[in-house]
Amino acid sequence: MGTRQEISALPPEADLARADSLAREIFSDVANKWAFLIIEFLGQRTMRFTELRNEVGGISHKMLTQNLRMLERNGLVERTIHPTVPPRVEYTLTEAGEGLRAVVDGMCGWTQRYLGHIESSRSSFRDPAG
Amino acid sequence: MGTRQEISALPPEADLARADSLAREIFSDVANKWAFLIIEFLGQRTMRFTELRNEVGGISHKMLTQNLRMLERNGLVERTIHPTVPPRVEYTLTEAGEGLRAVVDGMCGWTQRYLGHIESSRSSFRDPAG
DNA sequence: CCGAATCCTATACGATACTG
DNA sequence: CAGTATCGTATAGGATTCGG
Repeated sequence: MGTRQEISALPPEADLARADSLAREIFSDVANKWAFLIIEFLGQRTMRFTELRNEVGGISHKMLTQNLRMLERNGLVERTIHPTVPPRVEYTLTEAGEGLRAVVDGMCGWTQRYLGHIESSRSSFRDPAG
Repeated sequence: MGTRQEISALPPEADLARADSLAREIFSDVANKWAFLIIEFLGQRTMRFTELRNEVGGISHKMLTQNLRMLERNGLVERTIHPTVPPRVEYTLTEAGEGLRAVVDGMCGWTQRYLGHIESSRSSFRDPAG
């Protein structure tokens, strides 16, 4: 009992409330800036490494590699190696990755909608510490 | 021209594609583990500092303070100080914060739905580096 | 072209101690 | 109780170099 496979009547967010350790681990992995940007851009189409790097912009070679490995490990991204010279490696979202993409899209929409609010909140904010 | 206030016919995610620097900055601030967890739990109800710390779990005093300041600066969280002894400080989501909460809820749902997929992908994953 | 390894710096983060 | 400051360590992250 208490396994992931149980069918639960609780709302999705209750899982975090129950301090589910795997769910939290996934949050830690996936809820970060680079992962979100990668998911967002890969959602547009399959891309090669360098192409993706250019699209995301501002990400180092190393960070892109690390994040792609992490996303691959979690089954959100699939890596296809074409054994040509020079090698051609393509990255695609899996079904799970597409599901996350919907979430990221939601965040993009949210950002758009509240951009003005956030901007004005920032300019009027005074840190209590001074 | 080119300001935030323009009405755009493009889909929300196109903003990131245009490398909008403010939108990216917001992504960097908000798309992180602690911010998401805080938003998620604060969405359930208004809470005091220590109460929230217990709910989130595993977050240090310092990190909670830092993230709450950041969320306040961006107008996602409102801080109310009751001038009593000892001080009572309550945190609540703003309307923008509630909007983001919907996104985080979406991610909780996604996590639930793909937990099994992720778990099995993890166990079969072999790092190409060995 | 893609990726691993190395080196180095900046920041994240935790622990602790102090203030109103 | 809530917050700040300071210190120490760990990890994130960039630049570069080498290899398949």
